[in-house]
Amino acid sequence: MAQSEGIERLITILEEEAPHLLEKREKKERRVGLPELKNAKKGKVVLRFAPNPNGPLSFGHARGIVINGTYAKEFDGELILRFDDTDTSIKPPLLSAYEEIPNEAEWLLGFKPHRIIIASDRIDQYYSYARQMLEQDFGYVCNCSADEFRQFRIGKINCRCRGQDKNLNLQMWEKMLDGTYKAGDAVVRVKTGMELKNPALRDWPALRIQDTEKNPHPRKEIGSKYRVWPLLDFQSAVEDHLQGVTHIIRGKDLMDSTRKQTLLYQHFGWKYPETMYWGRVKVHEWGGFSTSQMRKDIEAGKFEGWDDPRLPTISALKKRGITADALRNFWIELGITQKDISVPLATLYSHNTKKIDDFAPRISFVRNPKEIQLEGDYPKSISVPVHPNVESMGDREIDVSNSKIYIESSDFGDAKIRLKGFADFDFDGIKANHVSTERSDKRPIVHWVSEDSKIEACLIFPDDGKLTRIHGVLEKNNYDIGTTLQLERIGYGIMIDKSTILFTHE
RNA sequence: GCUCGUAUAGUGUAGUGGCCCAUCAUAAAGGACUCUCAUUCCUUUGACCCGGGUUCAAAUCCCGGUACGAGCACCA
Repeated sequence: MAQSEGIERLITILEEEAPHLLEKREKKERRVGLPELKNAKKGKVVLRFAPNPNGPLSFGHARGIVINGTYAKEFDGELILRFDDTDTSIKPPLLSAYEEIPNEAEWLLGFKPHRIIIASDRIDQYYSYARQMLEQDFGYVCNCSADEFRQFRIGKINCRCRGQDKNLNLQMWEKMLDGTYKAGDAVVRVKTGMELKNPALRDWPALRIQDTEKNPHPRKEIGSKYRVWPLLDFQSAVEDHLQGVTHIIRGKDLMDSTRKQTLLYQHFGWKYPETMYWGRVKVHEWGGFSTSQMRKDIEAGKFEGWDDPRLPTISALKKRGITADALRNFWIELGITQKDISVPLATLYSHNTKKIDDFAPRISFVRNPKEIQLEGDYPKSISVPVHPNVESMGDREIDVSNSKIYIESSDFGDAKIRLKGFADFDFDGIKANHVSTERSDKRPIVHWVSEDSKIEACLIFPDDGKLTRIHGVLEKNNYDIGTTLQLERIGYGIMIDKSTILFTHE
């Protein structure tokens, strides 16, 4: 029709028949922030973040806190911080983490988690559900060895314990509890089906025995009190139900956990929470690390502590001057995709710069100082702004009456330079002759520190697993420890004591 | 081996059949501003894994391939 009667005729028809087809659709807005939470009702959302307290939080944990916490806040819901401390030998908990983790979570979020649950306080609860599982015959006590059962799992073969009478199971359960069975002798399994096509789901273990005489739980109130301990999939499933968790957001390595737990929920007649998954995140500069490994390295003295600036822990990042805001924005920007990604630190630094630049006082730090003798008729006292864009931060006064200053050795060599905020000088050896106080040409501008207002100081760069200390002279100041500064022409740093600055980033 | 998942510029990310010769950020390059190699601003470069299919129309749906990752622990 367009060819025979012309496009105008078509438009006329459309205008009469279906005007909406002609409307130019609005360009869709780009989604910002976190994706929609399925089935989330304001005020009725309960999320949780469940670390193993085998060390303080690291960079990756921040994702769990930020994402879950942000949703909780967005929906006027609750965030549960849960310590999944049910292993006493392979990943034993670290006592100090029980105190540090809530503090770090609060620092990151700006609010305290609404509930704190410690799994090791809840063992009796888990026992009662384990018993119920046996009584209702959807669980059994299995005393096959782990090796034997592996073969059964591969071969889709029911093990000899599977068909036991439930009364026998309950007797065996008592033997687990009273110590007749030792670690490795028996486990409680969930009857999910050995014929399931996903081998990970076949009659998975729910509780096992640990030798807590040999490896007591580090919390003294728990110690060797229990020998039967729930495994993660069981403990987490029961606790999520007990706490009324509505949404679980976690790593995709736990996808099969969801499936295992869903089968358990079906047995109990519970409804499984909505789940979302994220992929693995690697930081280009850090590569792989694990809490257990860091713990070993710290204990071996390779690092100064959990907040050693070379470590990817929350405390180290905080110490280095990375703000909670930056960390939060960083994780929210990455979102919740299931892709395994590798991100450069530059992305985090860029978020951090946005947060600190307006508040970071400018200050001069001269690395490898070269002493210079000033000559000529120049002002003996000068004043430069603390921040070039923020007048209210005032000025810093610098006394140069004794005519001795320092510049960086690497800046020494140009015949003509301008001392920033001061004056133009021409060099004659280490003597600098005053040329003009106003800028007289396009000569390079360098920062400097005067002899009268210098502090001997040290700048620490965390670099490639090493801490590089660079000695130099710092402009004298009254900033408090913990102040984030911008070292002119170097980058941001944080004052960790009056004569030491820890480099944050460029 | 079995099971599950993911694939958009260098790096991240938006996009749920026509608004897409694809968004935004970051990185890189160039420029403006600036008495910092900072901040701010502007410009440029740059991507839908491959092959089929469905459809008038596919980044988007389906099938196959490839690549990468995860689970199959009496760890979390």
